Amino acid sequence: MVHTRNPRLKDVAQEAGISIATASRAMSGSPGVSAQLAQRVRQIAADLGYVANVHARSLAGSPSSVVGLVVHEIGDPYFSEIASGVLSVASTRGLTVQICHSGRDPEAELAQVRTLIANQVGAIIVAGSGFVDPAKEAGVVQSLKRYQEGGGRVAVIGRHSLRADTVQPDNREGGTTIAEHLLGLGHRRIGVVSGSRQLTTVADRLVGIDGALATAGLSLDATPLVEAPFTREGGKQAITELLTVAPDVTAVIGMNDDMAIGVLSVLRSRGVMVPEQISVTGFDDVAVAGDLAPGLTTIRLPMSEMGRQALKLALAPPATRRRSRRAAHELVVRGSTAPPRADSVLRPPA
Amino acid sequence: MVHTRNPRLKDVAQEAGISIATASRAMSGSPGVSAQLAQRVRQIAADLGYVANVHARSLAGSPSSVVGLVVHEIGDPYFSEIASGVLSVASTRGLTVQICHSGRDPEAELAQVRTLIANQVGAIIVAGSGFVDPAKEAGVVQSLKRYQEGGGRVAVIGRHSLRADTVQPDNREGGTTIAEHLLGLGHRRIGVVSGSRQLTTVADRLVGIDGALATAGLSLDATPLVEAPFTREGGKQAITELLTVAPDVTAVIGMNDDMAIGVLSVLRSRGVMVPEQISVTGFDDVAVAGDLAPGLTTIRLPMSEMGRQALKLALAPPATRRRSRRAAHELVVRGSTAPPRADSVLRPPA
DNA sequence: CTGAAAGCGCTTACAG
DNA sequence: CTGAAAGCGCTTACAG
Repeated sequence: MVHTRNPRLKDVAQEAGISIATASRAMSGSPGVSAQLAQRVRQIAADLGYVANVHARSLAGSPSSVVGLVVHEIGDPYFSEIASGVLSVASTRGLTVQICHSGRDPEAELAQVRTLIANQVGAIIVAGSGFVDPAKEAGVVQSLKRYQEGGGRVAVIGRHSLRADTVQPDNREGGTTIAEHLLGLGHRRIGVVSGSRQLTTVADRLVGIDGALATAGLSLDATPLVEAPFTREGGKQAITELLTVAPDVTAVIGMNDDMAIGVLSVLRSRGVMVPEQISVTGFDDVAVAGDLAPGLTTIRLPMSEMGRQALKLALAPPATRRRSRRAAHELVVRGSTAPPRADSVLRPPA
Repeated sequence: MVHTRNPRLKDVAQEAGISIATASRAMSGSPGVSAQLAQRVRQIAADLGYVANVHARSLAGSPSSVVGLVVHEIGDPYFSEIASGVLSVASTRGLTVQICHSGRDPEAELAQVRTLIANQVGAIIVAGSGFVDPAKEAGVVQSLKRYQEGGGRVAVIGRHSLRADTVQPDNREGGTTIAEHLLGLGHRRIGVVSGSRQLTTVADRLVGIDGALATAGLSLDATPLVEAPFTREGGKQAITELLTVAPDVTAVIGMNDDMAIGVLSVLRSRGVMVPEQISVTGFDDVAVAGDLAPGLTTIRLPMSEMGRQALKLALAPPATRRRSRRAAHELVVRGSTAPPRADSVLRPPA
């Protein structure tokens, strides 16, 4: 069998009758090579199908062309949309993306970040909620700090305690908006189907909700809230429990669309009419939210754009101070919310 | 600022009072080092936070620890679920995954595969439909062939013309099953909302549908079919056109869930009752299919498992002949299908 | 069982 | 503008 090895820089140089040093400069566009020669070398390389070995390259000190992306779970639409944004700008810049799962587990997250660093990626993007308890993030904070001191670039999406350029989704403001929407509709007895309050995303959204509630003379403390995994399945569990604990709610806030979809599913199977008997809201506006029946009223976050922004920040020359891009939210009203029924409103709490 | 460089193998060796050759052997578990020494060296490495530089490693000839995954679009649930499966087995094996988009474009796909090869990944997984026209795949076929001759491992999901280990979803059989389901319900006037027939996935599913139709004395040729992009948006376009062309259909087969979701969305906004007036089916069973209202009757394909299988094939020692794993389908009946209304059945074709 | 040395394929001061 | 040479951090025959 003819073994066709990939061509090396040496082959290109030989073909062009020059040294590999010159060939290298010609390929990378470094100064010190006549434009004409450079052009000819590139042509030869192309003809030979030459592609530089990234490992040799980065060993020799070239900036890495791969960026690492840490997500909780790529199967979750929130993250796959972020990933899609990251991939799209990566490909326009000739970059390659390494994706890994943290599974919302601080230890796993740390392990993944370390692997990325060991792989000498040029930039790291960490997406997804952080943890309220700073101790859980100490490891990553530390690793990322070292990495940055060594010239690595970092951008995070929706994290507070990681010192890096940040894309900050409007979690708090969105929480306020969604609660105000329900309050404006006349709801007073609102239930919350929540992910773990240990997650900063959840905590932030709750703060926003609390603010709106307070303005209306209510409070989050007095609001029935059930915690469960921050997933569709968690939404099902939580609503099931909420219905027992607080059967009189006229509206349910899901802390993300996934949970809200779980809520809708349980409500439907129990024959509870949405929004006639209970209004339901989500958060994120994943692609499918508008195609549910009823459509899900939710807070839109520009996930794909957030991914794009994050990579752009990571790729921009490092600034002396941390940059922050706010990802604005938008209330999307669909069929899942309506004013409470008159009898609901008047019915005294159980 | 104290510059804390990552430790090198040299540092570990020094700390242990041995040569780097021995340290290297100890770390990799190569024979020729006493178990005791190896143990001690690993401990020291761990204490120092040493992680081998993958670039140096692979330059020196070590097998690569990164695998490349090519998908059409990571934001599409079909692919994000496959990716999730790939990532999960990768992480248990200490592997890292590079994901890239082909965008259902042969040229882009080729460029991505080339980049992966240039990055010296140890294995490449290509997911997503191929093209009926072999000319469009010639480039990838060629690149992958060379790559494999050089020791690279390849596994594909749902591709025919790529010579490699394959995970083959039941596209044809699933097509037959879904058509039989509708036929069994009594439907005779069935419409198809289809992605491009240039895509092998679409072509395969249609062959299966055709078979079932033929058995029932019908034929695909006589069946109203509209082609559009293989996406939710495409589904909306196609059903809109289908309704004009063939307003008398009692059932619509969406060639994947995404298209079917688009179909349901348009039907709902037009006030067409599903399944009372028109039954609708999908294909894939993405996570959300069960949570729609009505739930989508569809063919379940084990996407995440397919991703897992593909990576396992790629990681297994190469066989002399291509291996193939069939990914079995399963009919999932939900609320979106029902027998046609009596008047529909009796109504003569327009 | 262990070490000295070559080599993987690049890039980049350092000299012309 | 161009080349010879060192060096990036490993692994692996090759000798002990």
